[in-house]
Amino acid sequence: MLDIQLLRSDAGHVARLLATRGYVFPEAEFSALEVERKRLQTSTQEMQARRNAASKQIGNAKARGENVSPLLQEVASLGDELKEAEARLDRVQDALQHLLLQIPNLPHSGVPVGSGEVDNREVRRWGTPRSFDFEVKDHVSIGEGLGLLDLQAAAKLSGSRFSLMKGGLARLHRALAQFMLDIHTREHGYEEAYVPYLANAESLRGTGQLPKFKEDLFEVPRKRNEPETSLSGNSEPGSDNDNLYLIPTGEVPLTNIVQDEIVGLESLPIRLTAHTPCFRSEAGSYGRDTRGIIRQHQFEKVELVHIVHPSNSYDALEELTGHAEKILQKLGLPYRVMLLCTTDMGFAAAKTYDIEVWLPAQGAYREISSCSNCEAFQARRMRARFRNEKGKPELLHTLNGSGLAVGRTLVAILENFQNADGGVSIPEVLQPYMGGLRQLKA
RNA sequence: GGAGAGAUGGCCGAGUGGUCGAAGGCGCUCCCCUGCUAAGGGAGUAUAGGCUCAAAAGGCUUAUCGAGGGUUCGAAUCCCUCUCUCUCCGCCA
Repeated sequence: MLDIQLLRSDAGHVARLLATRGYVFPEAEFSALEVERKRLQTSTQEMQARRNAASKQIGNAKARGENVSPLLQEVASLGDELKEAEARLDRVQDALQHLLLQIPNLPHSGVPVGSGEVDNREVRRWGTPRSFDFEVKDHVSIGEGLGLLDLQAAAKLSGSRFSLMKGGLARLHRALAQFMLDIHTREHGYEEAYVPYLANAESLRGTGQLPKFKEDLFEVPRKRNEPETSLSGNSEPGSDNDNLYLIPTGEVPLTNIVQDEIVGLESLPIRLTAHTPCFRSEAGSYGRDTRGIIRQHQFEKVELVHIVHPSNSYDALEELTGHAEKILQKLGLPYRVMLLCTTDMGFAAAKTYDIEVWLPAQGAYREISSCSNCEAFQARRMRARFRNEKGKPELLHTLNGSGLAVGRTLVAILENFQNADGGVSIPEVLQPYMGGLRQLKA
């Protein structure tokens, strides 16, 4: 969420910045609502002040044993009028809030202005893609060839975009998550967390998935033992249901830990990591990556979250990105780091680095991690603050990144370390997690 | 699933219709005293808004005592609904 003060004082500037992201800020609607809000708020509060003063008088008069009926008459008419004014103000505030929740974050000044993927800027590259003296297979052929990947069975169980792995492949998948967690906790100073995989609407709103990207989430209805009172008045437009949502990323629970908190300066920075499943309905990407396990409804990720003092957040972004890169380096997987342009960034991000791993079968670098500084955008939504040097509450900055997406890392290993005989070599750092196994063989 | 108790400021905790944004304590900040330390004395210390002001300071004002609704001129306090926490029983990985 953007600072409403900024919108009030400099809507034009904000609109121009948002335009670079391809977002059209409804300036006219906003200012109309603001005018209305100001009018209603002033008059409503004036009425409230009058009522409060009168009530105080009545109290005093009663204490002195005086007759209060003339005073009562004075305020008698105020009630209904006030109630209606309050209701109208509420509606306008809700509309403003709704509008505000739809607006993406402002891009940081260092972010290249662009109109799509082609305008992302390569920042650096690590490793050299291996040259093969045999025809490379993609991860599906490799996995199925080994008899360890069964997408048909997954489709039977659940549908498309699910996967079933067995034997050494399933173990390699598990090994990867363990390896990543160990590196981040032992070498990068993260605290490991175990978190809920279902989150409420408030949390999803905090990190920015709701209300705008509801269709990308799996919503889990709560069983209610209420009879057929579906017309109960609590379904007003502004209010949220109490359904739960399968988390689309570990960012949601990890970041929302500071929701509605004022943390002490001494506890910063907070660095958390967790291995979680992620669930995405992938609405709107029906044609993309239909083959294989690149894009799934369910996948595993090791998430990195930093919660920091605003003055450090861009240093933290560099560090966090470096932590994710370290995993690829240790695994020996070639990658490049891309600075995303304005239109390619996620809703909540002010600046994002994507890490893309080399996939030989595609002959391309593919996203395996996305590291973002959200500045105060999420913190404002979830009222996450710290007590600053002067003892005043101030919004935190939040960052998140994948360190890494486990399924895609598995794909990269299969493809980059495949052998002519159809087997796959296991990276040295993972061998201890595989009981010393050095290869997956048919 | 059954029975009961509770939710108040950074923390603990008092408060059953008016002068309560809220006693008291802890913590924290500033000041004083004490030739060190310890102790002591005083003052201050919630959050989010609105209006005013060129801005800062200040002033005026609104809301907030788990959440939402209701009663009332007036609600932390009374009523209703919900959420969460704790205790006991049952069930369960």
